[in-house]
Parts: sequence; C-alpha cells; structure tokens
Amino acid sequence: MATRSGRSQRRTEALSRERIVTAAIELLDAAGESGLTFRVLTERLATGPGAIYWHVANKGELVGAATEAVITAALATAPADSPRAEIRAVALGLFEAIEQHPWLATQLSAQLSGNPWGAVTPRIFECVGRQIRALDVPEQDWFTATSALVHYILGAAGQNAANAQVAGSESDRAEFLANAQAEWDRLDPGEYSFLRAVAGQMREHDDREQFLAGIDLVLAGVHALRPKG
Amino acid sequence: MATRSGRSQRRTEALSRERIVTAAIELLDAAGESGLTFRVLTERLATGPGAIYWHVANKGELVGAATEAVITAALATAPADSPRAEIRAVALGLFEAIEQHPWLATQLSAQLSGNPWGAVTPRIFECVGRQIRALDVPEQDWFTATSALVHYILGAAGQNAANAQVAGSESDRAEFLANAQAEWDRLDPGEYSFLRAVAGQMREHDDREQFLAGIDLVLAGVHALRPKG
DNA sequence: ACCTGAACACCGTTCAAGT
DNA sequence: ACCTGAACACCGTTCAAGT
Repeated sequence: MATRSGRSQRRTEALSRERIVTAAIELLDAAGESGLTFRVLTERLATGPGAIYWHVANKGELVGAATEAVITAALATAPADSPRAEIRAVALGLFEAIEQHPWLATQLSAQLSGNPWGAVTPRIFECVGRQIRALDVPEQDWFTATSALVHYILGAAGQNAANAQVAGSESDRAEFLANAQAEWDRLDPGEYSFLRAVAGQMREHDDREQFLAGIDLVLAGVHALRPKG
Repeated sequence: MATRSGRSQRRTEALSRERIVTAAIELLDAAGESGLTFRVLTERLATGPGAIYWHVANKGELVGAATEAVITAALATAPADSPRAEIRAVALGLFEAIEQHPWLATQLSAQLSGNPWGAVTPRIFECVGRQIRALDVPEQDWFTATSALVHYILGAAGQNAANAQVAGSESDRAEFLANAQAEWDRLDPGEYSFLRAVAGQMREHDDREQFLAGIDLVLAGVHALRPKG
C-alpha cells in the first residue's frame, strides 16, 4: 500500500548541476535560506550528499548558482525605446524576481558586500550603467549615478518582498497591513512622529507605483547632474 | 606553570545581557557572522551556554541586540544647522559604523527585509525622514524620498565596507585595488564595456567623497520634487 | 566519470540539576 | 534568580568504496 517516499519517485533522469540548481531554487522559494539543506536536497533528488558535491563545490556556490540563474532570466528584458524606459524595465524585472524569490534580497546584498560565491552584481551594475551612459550624464558621475540606482532598486525591492512574503493572500495582506499600521500607531508619537505621519500614505499606494516613484526620484537627481544648456 | 585558559581569566564580574552583547560585538568584528558562536562566546565569558540563554532568547536576538547597540551609538550625532547637513552627518555616521563593523551591512539589509529580531531600521527611517520633512518636500513624497535615501546609504556603505574589509592596511589596499582592477580589465570588453569604463574613475575617488556624492545626487532628486516657485 | 552512504566536526538549543 | 554542563537534533562536508 504505502509507497516508500512521497517526494522522490522515479529518479530516471541523471543528476546534473542544472537539476541540482533547479531543486535548490524550489527549496529556497518554499522555505527561504534555512529551508535549503543538503539532507532535504539529497532526499528530493534521491541521492547522497557525495553526488551533489560532485557537481557543486559547496553550499555557497550552490546558492550563488541559484541566484545567477534567476537573475539572468530577470535581466533578459525586451529592449525598450529610451534609456529611461529601459531602466524602468530592468528595475521592474528585478523587483518582480525578488518578489517571487524573496531569498534573493539577502543574497544579492551579501554579494554586493563581497560574498565570493558567484557575482551577478557586476552584471546588474553593467546593465543599469549602460543606460546611465546613454543619458548624457558627465562621465565623472557615471559611477555615482549607477550605484545610487542599483542600491535603491535592490533595497526597495527587498523591502517590498518582505511585506509581500508575510502578506500572502489578499485578505492576509489586508490583515498584515492593518497589523503593521496598528504597530506603527503604537509607537511613541514623539519619538516616531515621522513614521506615524507616513504610515497612512504607505497603505494607500500601489507597491509597484511606489517603487517606480523612487526610480524617478533618483533619475531626477541624475538629470540634475547633466550639463546645463 | 601553565594557566588554565589563555582568554578568560578572572570571571569576577557577574554575567549580564550587556556584557554578553559586548563580547558578541567583539567576536563579530573579529571574524564576521560565522565567527560568533555559542562555544567561543561561552569560552570567552567563562560560562556555559545555559547562562547565556538566561539573558538572551537565541542567536538571532543576540545579533539583533548587537546591531541595535552599535547603530544607536552611530545615530547619536551632534545636531547640525540645516536638514541637508544633518542628513549628511547621519549618513556619514552610518557609513563609518558599517565600515568598522562590516557584519552590520548584511544584518541591516536582513532587518529591512523583515527579519524579526530587533528592528533598528525604523529608527534609521525616522531619523532620515525627519530631515526630509524639514526640507519642504510635498508630504506625498516623504516616503519615496526617505526610502531612496535610506536604501542608498545602507547599500553604498555596505559595499564600501566590503572593500575596506579586504583592503586592511594601506599597502594591502593598493594591492587589492590593483587586483580588482586587473580582474575588471579581464572582463570581456564587449559584454562589460560600462564597468571597464568606470573602473578607472572608481580608483581615484576618495571613498567618503564618493559616498557623499551619491547622497547629494539623491537629494538633488528630492529637490526636484519640491513645489516650483 | 559519476555516485553511494557512513562518518566527522561543529552548530544552536534544551533542561535537569545545582547554588 | 542565576548559573552549570551534559545531551540532543541537526548541519555542511569528507572520503573510502563501489559502478
């Protein structure tokens, strides 16, 4: 009657780095960074740990490869007809990738902070930077402008993902927002007067619009750098 | 002849949450997040794990408390005479805190992304947001402006800390920069034309100046939001 | 070349027992 | 109330052995 194990059936296909990475992404999506374990990975792929270590150096490299796979797909957006539109498209692509794979937020910021395993962040920098160059920003400001944009994109997208993650369904979301607001309202009004003032407006805005408004703000700053005339 | 243990001598002072957090910060500074272990913490404080768990719920809370202690000190800057100067002071305070305690970068971004243990990020938001409010930005833009600034500050400071960390001494720094540049130069010129173009200028700039230039860029964007006239 | 699976060193956490 | 320290469940990683 009872089959031996629910998850791992046939094991017909051979193991490969790609299959391992795919399984790793599924586990990360399902339960976050702590949900990716060599035991459960091993079980789902119906092998032993040694088999995985044959294809992958260690856990860090595995998570790095997972990050790279997801981000590479996200960066492959259709070319738009202006640098500004292109930046918005890339930003939204990353926003949605992080929304669907919240573990990316921590991972990307760790990679920006020098984590050695795999580096997609140069690719993100390059991708955004090209569009900055396409606007006529003075060359000396390229790095400043690009890094302001990239940090905003990754940070804001990560923060959004955290909310979306807790939120879940629509009714969950309403409840979550109500709770969050209640918690903010409980803050000492004198010590947190700004947060309290801003809490209401946060609730009404659409996440995506809010996010893009930030992009526009940074782009307005970039625009101000352009040579006058 | 031989004393029992090199590190932990007298053990005269009683254990306390504060002493535990202080020791935790030292370990984090010395060897990063993975360097903080209940075994070595236990050894340095000359106790058992149970004693620590009496004062602290778990490792997450401990790291959260360490973060809070350091950030609280960093946010206590002398009041400046303009919102803009105040923002720059707060930003530089955080920049330096993260430079001296690189583990903060990952920790803060994790807290922004909804990590439950301790939350200093509302304090940072409040601190920056108050100055945004003091500039005459339309109220509907407060959140956007503040989050653009905060994400830039935390992201850029974290990235700087990563470099500073590897760099170490001055000669190390020169070697590190040379290596980094060599690695960038090795990138495919077609695929990474922007990164290559920007590599040179990155090397010349002072880290702090570079960082503040980004703050100014975002502030220029904020300025563009102000009511015309 | 690719995979197996037992074994190793280490981790955070618990808890009965002491003072 | 505060601390001790053995024990537990679990983790990433290794490696001799198989095919």
